[in-house]
Amino acid sequence: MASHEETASPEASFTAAETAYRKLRSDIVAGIFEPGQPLRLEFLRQRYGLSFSPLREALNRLQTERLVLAAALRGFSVAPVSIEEMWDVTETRSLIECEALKRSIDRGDDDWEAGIVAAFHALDLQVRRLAPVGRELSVDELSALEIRHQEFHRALIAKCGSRRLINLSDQLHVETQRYRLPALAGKMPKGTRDVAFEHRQIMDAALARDADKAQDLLAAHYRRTAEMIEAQMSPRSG
Amino acid sequence: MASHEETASPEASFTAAETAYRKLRSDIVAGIFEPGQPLRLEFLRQRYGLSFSPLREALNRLQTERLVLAAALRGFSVAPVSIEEMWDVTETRSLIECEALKRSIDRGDDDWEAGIVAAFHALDLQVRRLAPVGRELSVDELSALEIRHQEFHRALIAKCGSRRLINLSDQLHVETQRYRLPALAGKMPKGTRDVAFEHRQIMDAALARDADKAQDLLAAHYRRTAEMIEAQMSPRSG
DNA sequence: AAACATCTTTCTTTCGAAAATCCTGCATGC
DNA sequence: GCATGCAGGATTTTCGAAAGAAAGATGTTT
Repeated sequence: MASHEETASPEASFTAAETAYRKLRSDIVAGIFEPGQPLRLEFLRQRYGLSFSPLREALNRLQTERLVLAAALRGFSVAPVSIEEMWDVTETRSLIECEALKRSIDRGDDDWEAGIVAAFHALDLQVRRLAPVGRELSVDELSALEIRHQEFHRALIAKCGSRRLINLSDQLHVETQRYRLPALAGKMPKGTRDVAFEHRQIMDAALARDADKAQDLLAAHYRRTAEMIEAQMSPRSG
Repeated sequence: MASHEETASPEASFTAAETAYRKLRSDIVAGIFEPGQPLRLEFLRQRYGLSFSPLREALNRLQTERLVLAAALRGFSVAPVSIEEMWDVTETRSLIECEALKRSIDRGDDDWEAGIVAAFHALDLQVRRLAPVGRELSVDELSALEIRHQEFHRALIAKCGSRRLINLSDQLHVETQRYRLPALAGKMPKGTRDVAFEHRQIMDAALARDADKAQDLLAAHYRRTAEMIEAQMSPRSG
């Protein structure tokens, strides 16, 4: 490569296209780019210090993941958000993960159980460390929390035996983050909901091999989150 | 564009990237490229008369659609096929489309019913025109038949109200075609299965608003296809 | 002969410029 | 006044070449 202005960031061993993909996805999910905003290539080139080709490759991938829209000779734009889409994401995610959870409960072995317990514990510690403080969470703290959160949900469905279900779950998770993160950045209505308790209930039902109960609890978990987000979205922008 | 060697094909109004995407996808699904085969860019450039950029964009899209594999600095290859993957596709498709069918049955209006009847009729005509002949179907005939077939299945779930479910259904359909088309090219065990009757049963249950029955029939429909493919795959290459 | 380093070749990836297209504002004609 | 057509600029898309990395070949040492 011609230029090598290493800004000392610990991500050297990626291709430019992969870097573009990650940064773009991260910036879209974090809401740094507004929904609907056009993603001009010159702008992105300057922002990320990359050339057109890797940017376009990343945008094409993100297009099929529903994070960006592509119009034939009119370039790309951030996929819009709406309450309808938010419900579609969460309901689809519920469908996928409930099925995956059921299958995991059927097939899960000792490692699966251990993975769930470990992930729950790690998430629980993180919550206790950050939540009771009551202050606004920094971006890094929120990010660390969200990683633990996802790892717990991933542990639940780890033994479903279907690459596609796990993959879809991951993709739908990314999409939900577009709605969750802005909602969490705003003031969370404290006390109205004990997320940690919901997690524990789901874990208990899974370990007790009660598939029906676990699925119901998981679906309710996602539904409550969606309702919270809807409440925050409704008064404000459509 | 510099070169303009229009080969008189009726597809002028696409970008090169879109053309690359369609042709690549079509060639992979039709089995013209072997599963696992490396997709060298120079080879593709010559084959399609396109440059690297649009090809890479297409390959990146196909990567997220599970039709091609991408290795970091080692290029692309056709995604491999296996009996396990085949079952994963059909089971995931069953999950998605059964849910979409149920919702369509709940919400479907007159247009929805009319669409199903029309699509069934068109498919039925096509089958009657081609099937009783008993001879090998040409590529074009098979392709026309498959389009009708998909349109029928799409009509069933048209009113599910979820963009994501319809989209997933389409993508999973493309994946299943990778297994169905080679199986259909080989000698189909005639008489062991009346696909047209299965379709009629599904349609009847849907129009009768019997969601449970329709879902069971649809799932069985896909399961039988998978079993037929498995029987054809097993004796031969893994 | 095996292990290792180095060179060569092959292929991917990235770049920057050229070409094609779209959009905007303005003038022209009805 | 309103539609229509036409420059000019902005933006996307495509191209071909250059740079970079992996795989393979060659030769050297133990």
